[in-house]
Amino acid sequence: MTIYDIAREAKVGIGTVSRVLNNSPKVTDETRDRVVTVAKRLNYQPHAFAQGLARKRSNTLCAVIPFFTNYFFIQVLQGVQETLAAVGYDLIIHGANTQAQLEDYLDHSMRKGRVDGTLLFSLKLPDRFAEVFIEKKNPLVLVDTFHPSFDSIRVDNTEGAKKATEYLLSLGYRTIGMLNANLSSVPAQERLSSFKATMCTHNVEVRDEYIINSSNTKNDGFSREAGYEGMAEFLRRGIKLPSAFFVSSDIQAIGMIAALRENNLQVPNDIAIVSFDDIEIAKYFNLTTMRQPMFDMGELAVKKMLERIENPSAPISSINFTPTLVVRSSCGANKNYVLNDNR
Amino acid sequence: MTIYDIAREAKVGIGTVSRVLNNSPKVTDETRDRVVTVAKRLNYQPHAFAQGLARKRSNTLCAVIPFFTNYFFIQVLQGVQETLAAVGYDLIIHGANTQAQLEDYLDHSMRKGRVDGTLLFSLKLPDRFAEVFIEKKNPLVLVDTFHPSFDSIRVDNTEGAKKATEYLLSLGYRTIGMLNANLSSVPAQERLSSFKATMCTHNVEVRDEYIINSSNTKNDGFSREAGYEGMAEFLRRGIKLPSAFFVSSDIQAIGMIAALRENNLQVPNDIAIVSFDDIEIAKYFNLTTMRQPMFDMGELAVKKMLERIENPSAPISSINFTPTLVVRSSCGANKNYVLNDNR
DNA sequence: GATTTCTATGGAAGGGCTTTCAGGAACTTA
DNA sequence: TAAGTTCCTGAAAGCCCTTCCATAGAAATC
Repeated sequence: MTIYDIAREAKVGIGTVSRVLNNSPKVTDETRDRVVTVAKRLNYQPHAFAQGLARKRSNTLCAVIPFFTNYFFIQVLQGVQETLAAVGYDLIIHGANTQAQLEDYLDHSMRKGRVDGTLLFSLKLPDRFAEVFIEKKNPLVLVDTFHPSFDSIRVDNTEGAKKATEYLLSLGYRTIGMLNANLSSVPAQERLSSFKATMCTHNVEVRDEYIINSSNTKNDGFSREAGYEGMAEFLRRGIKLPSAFFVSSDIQAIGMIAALRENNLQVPNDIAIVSFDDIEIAKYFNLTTMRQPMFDMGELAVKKMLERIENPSAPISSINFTPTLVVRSSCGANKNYVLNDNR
Repeated sequence: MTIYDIAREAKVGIGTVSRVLNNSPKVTDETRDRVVTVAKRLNYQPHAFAQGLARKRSNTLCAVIPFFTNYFFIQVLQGVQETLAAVGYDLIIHGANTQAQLEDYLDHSMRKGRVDGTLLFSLKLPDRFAEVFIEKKNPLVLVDTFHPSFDSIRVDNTEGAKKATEYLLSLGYRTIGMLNANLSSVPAQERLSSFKATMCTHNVEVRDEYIINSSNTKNDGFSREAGYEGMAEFLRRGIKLPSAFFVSSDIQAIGMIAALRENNLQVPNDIAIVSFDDIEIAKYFNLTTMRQPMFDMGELAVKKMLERIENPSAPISSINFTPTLVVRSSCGANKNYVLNDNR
């Protein structure tokens, strides 16, 4: 079932068939009708690869994400997928859990012609590939990561951490700790710095023993396990608990709550928590948290990409989303809610 | 950068280049070396579409899933993605939230040559498309759904619901309700029938007012909202609570718990719950639940698909996974028996 | 009515690969 | 030494499109 079949049946040339199928204006209505009718009757579908080969366009994007299990990415991906579906693009998803896997992917699988562009999530783009992307004019949009040569969509971690910290301060908490992810991650670094800076600005002491940087490397420490272990280990040390914690992600906060509960400590009565992300399950735990507009980020990433494909020489843009505070009851501010406990 | 460039540089023909790159045995070692060296130097990557066009093979699979946000699918997809990555296949993900969207996708996007096969999740395959798939010999593997003409991987809902119900009975519960998803969903139907049958087998009365079928259509009622609303509505009716509930999914159970808590009811003290799925967050809520091996199902789906591609005329297989009971504390069972999987 | 302009059309070229096919070189065999 | 094998190799054909180019016929111009 090819355009040749249609051409024969409709008694026209293949060029005309192609023009009709691509809505070229230079076709008589009469001819157009004949072709359309035959195409419909034969239930013709163009061969995507042949089109891709001829057009040098695939109508496909690739999303490279770390940690397929991470709710943050799932929610961003949802935005990506829905936006893409609306414009008839396909989405290829590629998992790259480590920097090495990313390089491997970029080396081997980023095959020319396969995709019109790549969305890279949260992973640092190695410099040697940056050059390749630029040289080959392969569109690249970065989400939750940065490189001066490419469009990027980011969350303002500094501002988010600042808001979170100031919220705790505004509630009167003065001994505040931070349960952080692995410091190898850039967002973890930024959130920590901003937390310290904000505390400093407000003349509140930051105590080193209240800073827990996860040593767990799974998901860069953005995991329930990391939160659980971080808090369990902290409690084992027997230090007096701070009155509140800023936690670098909801999922860690959930692990942390489990550890606290095992020690008969309640949130927010014994300790207040403000975390980061607002993943879907955050509300099940009544977490007060800094919301990242994940769906919107995915949507915007696609839009940026499509613009970039249309206009490769447009100036590079970098968009920052500022997280917004979502107040639930984990800081004790809203007494109407009872914190969801596990039982 | 094409095989022509390599051919020129290596002073061989394009056929030889192709043979080398495809590890054909009929090439001298000396020639092979020359070609490989040049290919490496030029950092050659074959053009996927040209290969696809010539080979009539895309090394790409498409997964059509409903409800991108559903944890069940996320976890199955993870199995799919990892298995696929290991064999160098790409994965295209397509969301189809409704039967109509599915038909739309099948009509338009299922373009010949684009993918080597399709994995269809949980959606009912319309008969008219079944014929098309068969006629075009387009490999199709069904996951969590069924059609006699295609390979399928399913969960034995009947057996799962039976085990769950019997577990509640074994703990001595005698007034047992069921909080079910939307009856338009086949799994919901199967789980309900089996629940009733099992109760009947054990001579325990099934009371109609204890059967809650969600009217919420989002995710076919497999959602937190559905669980919350179902229980809230039930409580509003003021009927005496049964001692236990079988719930058709973890996510509903989580919503149900929230509704109970708002009425100062505790799980398992006031009411016991056994649910279905064992999604990742089930353990955060200490849910006793029927585990579906989601990752394994994804993995197996891919394996089946690859087999089918290899051997299109192999007999059709249908594999049933039987859910296994995971005991946590939501049924109030002996605490020693509780899995300590908090970490 | 003759010439020019325009428009719709058919078909070739080209995109980059695989695979078939035919032929040349090296090697056997009689 | 001639004929038959075997093996490797180069190039053409084919995969299915899009797009360019040339042309025929219609329309417009003088």
